[in-house]
Amino acid sequence: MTKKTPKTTSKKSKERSEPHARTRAAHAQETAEDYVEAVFDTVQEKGECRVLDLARHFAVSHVTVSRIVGRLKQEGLLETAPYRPITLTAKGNRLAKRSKKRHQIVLEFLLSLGVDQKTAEIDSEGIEHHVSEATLAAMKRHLKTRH
Amino acid sequence: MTKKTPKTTSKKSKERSEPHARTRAAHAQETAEDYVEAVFDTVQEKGECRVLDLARHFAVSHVTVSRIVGRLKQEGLLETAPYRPITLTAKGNRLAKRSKKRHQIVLEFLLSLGVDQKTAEIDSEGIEHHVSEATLAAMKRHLKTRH
DNA sequence: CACGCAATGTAGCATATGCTACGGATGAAG
DNA sequence: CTTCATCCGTAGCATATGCTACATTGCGTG
Repeated sequence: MTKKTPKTTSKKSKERSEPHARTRAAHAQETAEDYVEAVFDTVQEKGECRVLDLARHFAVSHVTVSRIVGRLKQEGLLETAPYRPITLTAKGNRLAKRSKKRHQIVLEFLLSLGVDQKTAEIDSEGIEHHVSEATLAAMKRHLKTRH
Repeated sequence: MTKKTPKTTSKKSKERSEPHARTRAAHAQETAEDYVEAVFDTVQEKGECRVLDLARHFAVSHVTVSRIVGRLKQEGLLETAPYRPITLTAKGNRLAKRSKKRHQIVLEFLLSLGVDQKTAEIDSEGIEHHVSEATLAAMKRHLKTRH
């Protein structure tokens, strides 16, 4: 899942372009985090999580969800069987908790900046996947000193 | 370029899932912003911007750059001819300046939080595309009051 | 217990982004 | 003006994410 084999240009140019490279490489991981978070929340709220629950949550078709769920199952994050609910593996659960925590910190941080609730919720969704540990720590510090 | 024709599920479910829907819908725009910014900077630094400059900058192959440049040209953001340098249209220039300004604010904001330079540069790349006007304004406020 | 609707899966297509391999264009150097 | 390294375009493939249309499963109901 990591890479293939070759690589001609990029290794040498890492210095200059590491930020962008990282940004792009993270997309699959972002999807994984969004999905395990959603499964976690849905199970908490409704007792079980179905393909259609996720389809509604992400506003995509059930087909898209199905395929992604299949991939995440192969990655060991989810468990499911045909026509059965979706559950998190231990690994998926760990990722979900980590993601939710990070999400929560970003959300609270935006709120502490004075951003309105709705905007903060929207922006935190987009931002959470791009916040490094160092920046997250800085946000935590800010939350502590301002409270 | 906006959409095709159909749309069954998403319109109705916007209420619940607007944050996610927005996040996903923005990817093409993010690429556009990254590219016009890079063209702008490269022209400033080197006098002209070539496909290979962008390929090195983003650490992707020249093929990927070529295709994206073609798309952005069709969108009226860039101008170029085969084997010729890439330039920004007026529209592209406006977008570049807006993006750079936003980028700059996010970067300065992260630095003001105490995030180190290198991390701030990396994170601001990822974050800038997910920051709403409201949040950007909050960051500006923060920068003013803390300085 | 058969039936039908809702949920899910499958087939097949589109777009966006990656790549390698190969071939054509440009321009500098001889 | 030829030559050649470098740049760039095209062909063709892969993956990730979207979709519609159609097939199938499961389960509640009559």
